[in-house]
Amino acid sequence: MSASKHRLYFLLQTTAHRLKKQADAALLADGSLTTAQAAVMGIIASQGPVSQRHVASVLSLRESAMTPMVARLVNGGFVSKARSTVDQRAWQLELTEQGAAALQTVQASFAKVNAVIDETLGLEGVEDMASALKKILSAMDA
Amino acid sequence: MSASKHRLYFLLQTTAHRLKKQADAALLADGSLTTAQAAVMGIIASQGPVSQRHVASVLSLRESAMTPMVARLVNGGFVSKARSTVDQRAWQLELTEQGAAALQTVQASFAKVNAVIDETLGLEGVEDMASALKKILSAMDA
DNA sequence: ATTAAATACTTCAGTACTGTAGTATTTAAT
DNA sequence: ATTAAATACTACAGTACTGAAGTATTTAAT
Repeated sequence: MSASKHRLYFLLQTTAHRLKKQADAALLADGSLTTAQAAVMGIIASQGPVSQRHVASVLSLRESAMTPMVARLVNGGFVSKARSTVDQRAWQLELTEQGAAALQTVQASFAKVNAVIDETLGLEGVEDMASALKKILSAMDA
Repeated sequence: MSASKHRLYFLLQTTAHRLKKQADAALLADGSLTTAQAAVMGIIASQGPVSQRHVASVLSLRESAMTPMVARLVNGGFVSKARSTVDQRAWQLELTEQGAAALQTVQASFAKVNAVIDETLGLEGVEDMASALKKILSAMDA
């Protein structure tokens, strides 16, 4: 049983890695974003002007990971970075027009990878897996 | 439906990342290995003297990732690296005594993280998740 | 008003991966 | 025996994370 547990952790890491690799290849072919960049930009797109801290928090990342990530996005012309008017320490991140367009393109590419999961597991299987993953996440928060 | 699919991919990545972070913290506290190093050493331990190519293949990694990884393990005294007698291109990787001991220590630390999964999902839930993940992996191989 | 604590971000060293382009060795083909 | 293809690994630039230590700025406490 301890062996099966070990295998599940390992299996989860391997599956996540393989899927990420596949998604990165699909995204890079169409748009010019990586999956990590798309994740950051998705948050900026849906939650209006946000701070780096907010993005880091949503993605369970450290602030130190955001500095070079945002720098790459700003450098690529996908994101604009302006000082917050209410808090001089914080940045206000927003998508540029180019960024919004790139995210749109990339979201279509994502569907290809998602289709693999969907066709393999079926609608019910997807729901079951989602609820199981959410359980693990909330268990770790406690 | 497309949104739910996107969420599952995202959920899987987040869960994998959070679990890895937790496992790394647990491992680093007791032993002196990372989860990635433990994964490599686990293969070397169970499959005798192996080449870098073999390890890369089992973990779905590139050979180019193995060079610095093995270098770190050799540098730490966990793994020995000798030219294969049958193929002068290949290395023969083996655990040192220190490496075997470190892996043993670390495997106990792994149990803590595995326990979180096990207690959260239950035995049946673990089996269901494992078979679902295996399905996704084999779908990607085809 | 001054000080202390908290917050938002930066910097840097280290780990770990990809992908492209090499070198050296082995195997197969003629 | 020579050449071509395949194999095992290395080198390097780029992406992406952690964790520790530091700089501003804001908030709270006295």
